[in-house]
Amino acid sequence: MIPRLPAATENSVKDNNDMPGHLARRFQQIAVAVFLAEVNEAGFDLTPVQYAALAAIKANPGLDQVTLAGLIAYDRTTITGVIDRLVQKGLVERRASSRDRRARELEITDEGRRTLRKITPAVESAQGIMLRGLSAKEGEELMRLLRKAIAAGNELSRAPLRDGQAE
Amino acid sequence: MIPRLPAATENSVKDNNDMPGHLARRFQQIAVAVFLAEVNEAGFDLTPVQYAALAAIKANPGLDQVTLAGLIAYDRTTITGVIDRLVQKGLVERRASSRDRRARELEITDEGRRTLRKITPAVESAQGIMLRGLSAKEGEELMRLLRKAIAAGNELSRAPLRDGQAE
DNA sequence: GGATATTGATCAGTATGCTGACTATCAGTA
DNA sequence: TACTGATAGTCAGCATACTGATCAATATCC
Repeated sequence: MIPRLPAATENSVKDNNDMPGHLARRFQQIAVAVFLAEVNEAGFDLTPVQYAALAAIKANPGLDQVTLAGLIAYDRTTITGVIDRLVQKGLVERRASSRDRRARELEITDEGRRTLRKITPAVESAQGIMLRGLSAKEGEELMRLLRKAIAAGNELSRAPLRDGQAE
Repeated sequence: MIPRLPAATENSVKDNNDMPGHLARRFQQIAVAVFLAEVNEAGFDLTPVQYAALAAIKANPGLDQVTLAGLIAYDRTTITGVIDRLVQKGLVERRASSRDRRARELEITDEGRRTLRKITPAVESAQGIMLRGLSAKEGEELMRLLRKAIAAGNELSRAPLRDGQAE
């Protein structure tokens, strides 16, 4: 039994739908759900975060965790657990670096490479489903605006994006 | 020492910047950081999630947890902890419902009302900062596109938005 | 009315994300 | 070389989010 709800306009300064923060959370929530559904259907058990990390490791062999964190804008304390799980699944190897004994070098395994290859269609499909309410033009525009807003706010989170070049 | 990174184009099917899922995650990450920074600066200790729940409870006195979850698109298992913390902080009261002994009725306290009132400027400021890279027109367009994409994907997450009316 | 299904809330377990602290190591300098 | 500061990684602790299970209570159907 759903209780009748008053108009709820009296004191709400703004509707949730006018709050970019709320919309961001909601869109992200849907994006993750769609990603997991598509990837599961394809027979894999990989989160969006793990996928992004795996792809970045493949593209940048031997990189260390801090560099990886910067490439995909993760907090360095989050990376530890993500890599743990990728290693656990046999998709990544973590070795001590010879150059710097503090650092760990990350390497994708053959199994990881195979997984990436086979999972790609599901990932691409997921990206399409997230935007299924929009025309192609609108989807492009949404991504453009997100990129622009993100670029302006990059330094505001603890885990900003770093492009990997010398700063 | 940042290792030199290869071009990273060879095998990446898409750049992260072309993945709506990645952009969603990143924008949300910034949105949360901005919210917390603004609210902290105003002297409060409230998360975006707690704020949204508190505002919804104020606007809909006596609602139960499932209805609240639907109004702000939270999973019902997440709501339990959120309400715990709001009760802990003295901002919300949780009472057994007389109509339905399974349900808990939620009520905002005077302290909660006071907090909401005083925190509002910080929340509004945060919404502006999230969009600071965009013109007013672009900000509007971003929100429009997000709303549209979200509406189309609403049922794809475990915690869809429910408008509170009979379905 | 009684069996069945559904629902509200919670819980255990897992995975991000963050803050702040800590260790080990490295880099630069006096 | 000893001191200082910065850096790579980890950890403890907290707050979302979710899956799947359970319990109690309510609804529904025969």
